[in-house]
Amino acid sequence: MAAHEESRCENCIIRQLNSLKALKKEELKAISDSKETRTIKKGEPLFKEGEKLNGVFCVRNGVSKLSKISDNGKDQIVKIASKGEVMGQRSVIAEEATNLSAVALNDMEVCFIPKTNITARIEDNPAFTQAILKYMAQELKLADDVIVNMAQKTVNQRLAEVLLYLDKTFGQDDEGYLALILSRSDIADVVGTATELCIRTLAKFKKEQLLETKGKRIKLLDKKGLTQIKEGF
Amino acid sequence: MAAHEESRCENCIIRQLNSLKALKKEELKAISDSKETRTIKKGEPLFKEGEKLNGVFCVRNGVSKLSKISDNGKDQIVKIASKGEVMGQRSVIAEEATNLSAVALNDMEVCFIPKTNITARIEDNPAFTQAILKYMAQELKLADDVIVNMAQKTVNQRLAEVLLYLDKTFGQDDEGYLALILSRSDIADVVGTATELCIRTLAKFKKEQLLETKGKRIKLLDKKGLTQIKEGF
DNA sequence: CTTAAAAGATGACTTTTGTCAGTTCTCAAA
DNA sequence: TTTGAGAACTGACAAAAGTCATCTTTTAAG
Repeated sequence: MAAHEESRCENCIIRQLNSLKALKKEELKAISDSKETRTIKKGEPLFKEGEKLNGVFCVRNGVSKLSKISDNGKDQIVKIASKGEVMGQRSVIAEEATNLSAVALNDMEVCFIPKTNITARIEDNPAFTQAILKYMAQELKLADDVIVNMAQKTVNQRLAEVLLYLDKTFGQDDEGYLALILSRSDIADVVGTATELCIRTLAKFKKEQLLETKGKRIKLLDKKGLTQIKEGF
Repeated sequence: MAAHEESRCENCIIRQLNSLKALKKEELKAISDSKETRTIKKGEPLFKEGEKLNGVFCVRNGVSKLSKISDNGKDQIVKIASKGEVMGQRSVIAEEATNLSAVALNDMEVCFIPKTNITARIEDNPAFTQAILKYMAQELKLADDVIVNMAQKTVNQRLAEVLLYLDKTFGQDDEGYLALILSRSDIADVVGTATELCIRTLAKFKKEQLLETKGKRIKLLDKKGLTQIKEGF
């Protein structure tokens, strides 16, 4: 049965996309046998800030936001994870409680892989460890970019950047609207600003013919213009 | 001779402080034989954004800032590296050009270790690889905190945090002033704000008896008060 | 010791961002 | 179809941050 085939890690498409591809057949089989598939409904949490994770989550379907509450009580979305991405590996590797909360942005299907299956492979499969290491080095580099953006760019610039990112990463639906629909409040939490300012800035972009909205859906009309704004013109 | 002894990696104190401690005697010997000691004067660069690094830098003495220029042309200091820290490993591991510039904040002594000596150890010493991996997972977590701070906290809060960080990390001189002396402009670049606002905020803190200044030197008087500001009161 | 250059400091002003209070829109459950 | 809760939106105002011009102090080179 196709469904049965797909439910085994050896055949999961996710394997193509990340460090898991450095694993051998037997290793994948062990993971497959111990893993647990879960469905999470839109709005439900996968885990919360401060929890000790005893495994990682591999996204099969759907999208999740990873966020953190600042001392000021505001939520900041640090990452949006979708198909093929692994959540919680940092926490498992560093052997510390997670610093992020994960909440489903739409209905999700994830595989939960117990941490022993990860740590054991890190112990005995150098290729796997190296793949993760390389991945993390790149993530760290990206994190620097985000820090600089947050510190130095205006809300205008950051919003333009987020819109272009959503377009590039999740694409458009058949009518040309951004395929990943976020609430204004979530967009504001990615940009790092107040919901009202986010809405106002979207309205301004609309007036400037850079985009079009229909309810909460957004269609980018002038990506070149948005890119210029992002870069500070 | 003591100097000769210390110049060998096997005996270098730095080894105690980071992933290098996972290396075996022979491996350290190989590094020791290939490494090159350099002195860099205050204000001079170690490397520049976009350069391809063919090795890592290990700080023996002095302090360096790691910064990145944003699209807007402003410099953002992302990290301050001092004794025992290794610079450039991300770039070497990810096999990409570095995204940061490193400039000495005072006279420095660093060891340059050619990248083959790092990559070879990553290939054949799992304990070393795992140590770096764990270190990076922690760095990544810290990076999230910085992102949230930059996005959600005010300049007041961030400046208070930076001052406390400098105090905690570099300590004080015999008169009680922060031992690491940064220009107002560098402080502003760490905080992520304009130099003028940084100076003004320092003046405000001074008026509130939170600190004292003498030229560019700063003495923290009320760390509790600064901690409260940092947390948003 | 002098002195030019750099860094620090301050005032006046503009722009950006945040906040609060309210109105309108949307969509799904009754 | 109604309706009500939550999200989107708007206006008015306040606070935070950035900018420009100018002046003063510090520092280091000669």
